Amino acid sequence: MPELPEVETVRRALAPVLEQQFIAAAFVGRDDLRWPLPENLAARLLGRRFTSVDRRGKYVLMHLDQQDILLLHLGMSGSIRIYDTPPPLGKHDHIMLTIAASPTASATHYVVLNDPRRFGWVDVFPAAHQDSHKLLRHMGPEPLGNGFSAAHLQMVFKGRQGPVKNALLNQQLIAGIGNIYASEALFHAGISPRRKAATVRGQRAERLAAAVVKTLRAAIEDGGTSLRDHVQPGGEIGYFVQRLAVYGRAGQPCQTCTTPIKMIVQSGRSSFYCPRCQG
DNA sequence: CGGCATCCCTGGGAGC
DNA sequence: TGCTCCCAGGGATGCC
Repeated sequence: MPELPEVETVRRALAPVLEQQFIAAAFVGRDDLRWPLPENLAARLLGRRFTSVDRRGKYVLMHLDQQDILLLHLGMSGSIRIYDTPPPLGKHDHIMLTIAASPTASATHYVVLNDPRRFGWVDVFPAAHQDSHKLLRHMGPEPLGNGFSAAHLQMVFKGRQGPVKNALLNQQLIAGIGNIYASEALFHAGISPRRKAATVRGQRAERLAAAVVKTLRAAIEDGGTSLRDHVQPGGEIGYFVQRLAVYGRAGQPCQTCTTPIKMIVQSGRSSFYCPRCQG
C-alpha cells in the first residue's frame, strides 16, 4: 500500500487511540517479517505506555515511555486495523496490541498489523538513536515540512543523470514518495518521468515541488489511495484512487488533452504519463 | 557515488 | 471452473 499519504492516515488513526494509553497485552505471531523482529518483542512491549505517534517518510514512529520508539514500516502490503472488540486473527495478522487506560485495565482497543507479503518491518530502539538509526539517518526531508522546497529539489537533483521519476522515488533525496505519487506529481507539474533529474531546475523545479506538496496533501485529505491492499485503520478505503490522473490509467484519455495515457517501465517499476502534457 | 538488476513474499487478476 | 503466469504501492544489497 503505503506511501506517505497512506502512512499518514495510519498515523492519524493511531494517535488518538494510542497516546497516553498502555499495552495491556501483546501478541506476536512470528519472529520475522522482512527482517527478524526484535527479540522478545511481545515481552518488551507489555505494560508500556505510548506518548506520541509521529511519521517520518513512510515510517510510523510510535513513541513509548522510557524514551523508546516503536517503528513500523508497512512495506508493500502492510495495513493496520483498529478494533474495539477482540477480532479473530487471520493468517496474515502478525501482531496485535491490546490497548487499555492502564496496564491492567480492561481493553479499549485492539491494534492489528496485517501484512500478507511480509515486506514490512518493525523495530524498537531508544529515541536517542533515531538520528543514527540505519533506516532513518539518510532519509531526505519531509515533503510537507519546512526543509522541502524547489531549491532543495534542484540541489539534490544536481548531477543526477537518471530519470527524474527514479530520483523522486529515492528516499534519501525526499522522504515518502512512492510509485503512485511520483507519477501523479510529475503529471501535475507537466514534466516527463523520463526527463533527466539534473535538468529539473528553475521553473520546472518550482512546478514539481508545488505539485508534490499539492498531490500529497490532497491524497491525505482523501484518506490515501486504495488499490488492493490499503485500508484506513477504521476499515474505510482511501478515496484518492478516484482522483488519480495518470497512475493505472494506461490507454485512457488524459484529463487535460485527451491524449491516451502511456505506461513505461523505469528501473523495473511502471510509470504513467501523458506524452503530450508531459512532453 | 550513481544507476541498474535482483531478491524478499503472497495473493489477485488476466489469460488460456 | 481450474490452472499458470505475471504483476504489485517497498527498499536493501551487490555489481558494474
